[in-house]
Amino acid sequence: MSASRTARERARAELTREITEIGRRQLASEGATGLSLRAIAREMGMVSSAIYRYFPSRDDLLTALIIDAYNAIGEAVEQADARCAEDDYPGRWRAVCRAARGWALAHPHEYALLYGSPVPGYQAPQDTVEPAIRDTVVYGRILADAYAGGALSPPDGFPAPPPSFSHDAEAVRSLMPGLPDDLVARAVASWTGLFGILSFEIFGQFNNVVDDRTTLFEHTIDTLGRLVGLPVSDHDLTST
Amino acid sequence: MSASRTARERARAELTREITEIGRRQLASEGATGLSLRAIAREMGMVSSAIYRYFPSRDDLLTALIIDAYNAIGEAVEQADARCAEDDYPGRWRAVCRAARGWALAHPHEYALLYGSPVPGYQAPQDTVEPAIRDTVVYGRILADAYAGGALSPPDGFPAPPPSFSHDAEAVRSLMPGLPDDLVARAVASWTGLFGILSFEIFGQFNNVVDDRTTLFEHTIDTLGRLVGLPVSDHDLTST
DNA sequence: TCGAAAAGAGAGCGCCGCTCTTGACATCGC
DNA sequence: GCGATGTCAAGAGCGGCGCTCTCTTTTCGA
Repeated sequence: MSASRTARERARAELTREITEIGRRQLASEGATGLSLRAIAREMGMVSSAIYRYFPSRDDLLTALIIDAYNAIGEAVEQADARCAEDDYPGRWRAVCRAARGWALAHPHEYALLYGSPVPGYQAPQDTVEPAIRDTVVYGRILADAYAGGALSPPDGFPAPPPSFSHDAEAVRSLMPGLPDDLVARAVASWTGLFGILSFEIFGQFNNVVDDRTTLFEHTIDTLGRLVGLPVSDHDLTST
Repeated sequence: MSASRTARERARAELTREITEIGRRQLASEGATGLSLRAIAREMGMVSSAIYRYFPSRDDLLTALIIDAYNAIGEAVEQADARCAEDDYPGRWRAVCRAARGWALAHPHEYALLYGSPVPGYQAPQDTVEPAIRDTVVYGRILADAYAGGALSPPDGFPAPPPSFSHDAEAVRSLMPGLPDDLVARAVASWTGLFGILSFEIFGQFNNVVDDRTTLFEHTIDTLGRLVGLPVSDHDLTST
């Protein structure tokens, strides 16, 4: 009978959910190296070997948590973008950056798992690629919308990318249709710059150097947004 | 006698050196989590407890290796800078960026230790701060020299930092004396942007997306250098 | 030369990931 | 209704880890 079969399957799904839940808590409090299948089993009142019925190895559990984390930051970014007026391109960019930072500050260990050192010996399976680019997809859509709306006016005086960049530009352009190579290159610089300053903050590189990290972050993302041609926002002072 | 005393002390220094040497090899091949005192002892033909005569804990060995790594990338950057004509500011910037990337590509696990996820439970002692900023010091000197030489002409159209940034700007300015707040902010954006793109490359974020990472890197550092006002170099095409 | 300090050796504690086997129990075909 | 089949928790155990404690040996300075 499907009823009784689903009874078992539901029990299995519930236990799987509980394992990932406890794993996520361990991850948040101890970091990736503190993730222990034995500790999870202990907390669940199971014997350690029973866990392996649900996750064949520690890496498999880690993969599940990584996918969850990618989806979490992706969703945070998507929702922040969705709350903005569609034609407020600089506002959308700022909202995305702030959402990413907010999530990272709230979940530093998960951020480290996604954008920090790769777990040694761990090879990300194919299932992770789609969740992994959810945030980047949002970013690309903002730029594509802004470009289509004629709202991108990149500052003069920057070098153009060499012709050899055109191949990779074509690949990246699938995320931001329509943008010329020059803007694709600037978009990559902005995006990686965002994660650069974010990683510096999360990973402690600003310790004893920068105190008011919010001010620095806000100004930096405005600068990076301006680099790709987003207009200066109302709240900014104009430059020299 | 100092001769006989140094006999034992030399043995101690030699063993300490050998431990860090093997540790560095483990680090390079396995990453930080693969660093095992027992394995080091095994390779040295010692019993594992004897290692603790030289490093009281695994974290202390890790600290030594981190300091070594900071010094290694710092030295690579310093030497690259020293090979340039002093007044070739964009050349020095590019040399520094390339040296950092070259070192990171050659020592990805060590790079991860410095600029990736912090080792959980590990607190960097005070001894690490001076080696940790060797590369940043070089960067600051280039900008200070360029500014003093009147060679910085930052592009127009970027927002100015808010007044609340001035306090942190003062602290950062100790690395690049003379620069106004606006340029200090751009300098931070450039520097964090450099490590942003570097981390994306080293940590695999470009996998299956960007093939020709050298081209992208070269163009990005030119863009970031331009952002702080370094002149466009000869090899670059001029922009629109 | 002798006593103190330093260093190595060994056993052991409590963790860890992971494997293999065993017995209890539900499910399904006959 | 009842065996055959599949699923699962439990237990024991393997090798590895960081680290500690004790005991012996070596070294070195007064």
